[in-house]
Amino acid sequence: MAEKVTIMDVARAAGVSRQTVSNALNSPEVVRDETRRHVLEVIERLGYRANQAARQMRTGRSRLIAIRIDPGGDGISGSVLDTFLHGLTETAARAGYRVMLYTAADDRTEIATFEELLGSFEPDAFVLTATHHDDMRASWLLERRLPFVAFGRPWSELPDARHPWVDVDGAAGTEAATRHLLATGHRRIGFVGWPPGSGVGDDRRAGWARAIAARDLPADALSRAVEDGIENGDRAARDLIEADPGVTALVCASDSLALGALNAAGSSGRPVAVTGFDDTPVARAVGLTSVHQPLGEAAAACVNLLARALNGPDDPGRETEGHVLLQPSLMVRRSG
Amino acid sequence: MAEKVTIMDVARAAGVSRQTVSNALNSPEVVRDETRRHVLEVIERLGYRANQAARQMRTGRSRLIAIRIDPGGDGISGSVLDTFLHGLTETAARAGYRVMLYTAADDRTEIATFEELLGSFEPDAFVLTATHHDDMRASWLLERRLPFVAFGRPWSELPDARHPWVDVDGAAGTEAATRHLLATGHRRIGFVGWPPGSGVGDDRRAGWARAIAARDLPADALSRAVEDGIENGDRAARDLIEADPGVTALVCASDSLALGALNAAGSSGRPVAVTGFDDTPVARAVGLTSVHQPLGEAAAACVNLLARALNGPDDPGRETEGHVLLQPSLMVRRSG
DNA sequence: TACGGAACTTTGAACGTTCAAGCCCTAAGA
DNA sequence: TCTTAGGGCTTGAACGTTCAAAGTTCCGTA
Repeated sequence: MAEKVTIMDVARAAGVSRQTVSNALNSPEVVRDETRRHVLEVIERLGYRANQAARQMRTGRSRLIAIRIDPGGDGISGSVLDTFLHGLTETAARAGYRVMLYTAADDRTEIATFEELLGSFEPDAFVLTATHHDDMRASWLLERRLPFVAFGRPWSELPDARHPWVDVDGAAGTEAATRHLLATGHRRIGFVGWPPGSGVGDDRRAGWARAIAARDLPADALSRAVEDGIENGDRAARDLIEADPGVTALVCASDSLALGALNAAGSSGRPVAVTGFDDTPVARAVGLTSVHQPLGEAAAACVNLLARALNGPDDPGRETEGHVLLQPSLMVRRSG
Repeated sequence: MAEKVTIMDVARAAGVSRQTVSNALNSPEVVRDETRRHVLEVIERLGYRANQAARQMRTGRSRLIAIRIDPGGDGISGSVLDTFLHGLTETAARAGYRVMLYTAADDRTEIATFEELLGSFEPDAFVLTATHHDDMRASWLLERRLPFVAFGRPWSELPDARHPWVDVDGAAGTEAATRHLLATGHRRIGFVGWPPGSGVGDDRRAGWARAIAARDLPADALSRAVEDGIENGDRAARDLIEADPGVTALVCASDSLALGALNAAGSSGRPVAVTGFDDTPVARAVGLTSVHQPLGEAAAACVNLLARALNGPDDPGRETEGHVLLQPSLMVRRSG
């Protein structure tokens, strides 16, 4: 049982008052240099740390950032969130914040969790992941003027989509992959993506289309849309390869699809290059060229935006509304 | 800004005192049925939730469980912790606890983080992962009688290894895999594992050895020990296959090794069955037979043990010392 | 009718911190 | 010398909850 060291213990040991100890830590400029040094030394010596609960009671700030954790294991790209989480935890800690997890099945239950958490642990901010069209969560938080960042753009034209966000430029990723294939000599390059309607998916398809269009190459009939998954990727790729004997490469919207596509390519009897998206361990394992997202940077950007919103409401009139769009990088491997 | 509802608001609205509201929630048996119902109804109506910081101040309990999050993305089995985390968050929530994350590079910095957290957020318990021989963390926590569970056995003979833990029976997993191969007709079955010294690795090798010995089959010279990784798995498997023309199957200590082994098998010119460990998305993707760990159950078991230690120090003399050893299951796929 | 006691409820205090206001001392200006 | 200003530090109060102790009500029994 670590004997608790309170601010009073420090005050007594240093021969000053509670408040001076508090000031030495929180408002150094208000304390005489000599006093401050002495107090800090005593703090160090006694191993004092401000009790977070007491501080929260008084200041109303919990220094907690809440984020949802998804099942993860099911999909191949489960580890994407994992890496992001690690980065978030690390950068948040540097800024004096801790990350708290919660689970939720859908937007509705997630909002219910917001209410629950705000009533009990009072997190200072939320990080939203997997943003989508008409995201109820964002509007709910905006309405209540609660601080949050979305990892993922607001995929909606609604004017209330004015909130801080961080995202990776998916279109740039698929465009880079396509360009790489073009540079390697491929001319008929197909795309295996998700059904239209999902912001992320449409974005990734757009990058491919852009690169193709820039070279005045044919795109129509070279695009397929299926739900994510290896099987689906396999089928869609098989279909594409059979339908058009000229296809020599496939850009895929995810590593799952790409894995299926790799398989289809392998049994097609002709060489077909394949690229994926997310640079998951699977991709590394099987030598799949894939688009890598700078997840650590993304997490750091989230923390920065949050810190700005939390510490500097210097100008309460103007909404803190920054956003960051990061560039992915292509990891070239055997597959393409 | 959600107008804060405090216990006093509820008390006033219900026409009772603070304490009665508190009791209605925390010690229902002490409040008259009618009063309790009425109070609970008012609580519901006003949407009251006990402020966690205030509660913590008084009770000294934070309802927080802290766990380390690892980089994850690097290894193939990164998503193992991810899935475990999700389960932990979910079960913990049901028991009224929240999961807080931290990062640490090694045992020393992790212990420093313990100190930091215990001084500020005061988590009620820790969950240790990746336990190993002479785990400083466990002994540090034990010395201070701080509640914790390890996900992973105490791999040490030290008498202070007396703490709650949850683990998956790795030996049973590799044994099941080996038996399955034996049942399929294989007789010379090799093992590709890690260098001796790691508890987990030795355990997994032991399972294979047990199954082989039970049939009086030869084992010597059929075992290889290398660091984890696809390349290493490939090399070790290649070596085994070449060294012994009779080998027709390989049991591996991880999906990474197995993936390498699969590759080696493919280019060996003869059919060699391969099994992995962890049932990662990669395994599913490439049709690798693998040992599946019940991570959700493991997480639930951790929460159970913690809840017992936290809520029922009914018998402070006897250390709460339960442990749970879960059985993995073999996911049979094309590879074996 | 009064009394004992069980059942239920209320009241004061405390957890550790920071805000707001106050006090003390020194130095500068009148 | 007296006043004022302000830097530096201290003190009282409050955040919202639960513990501990004290109070109230009600009922059965003497």
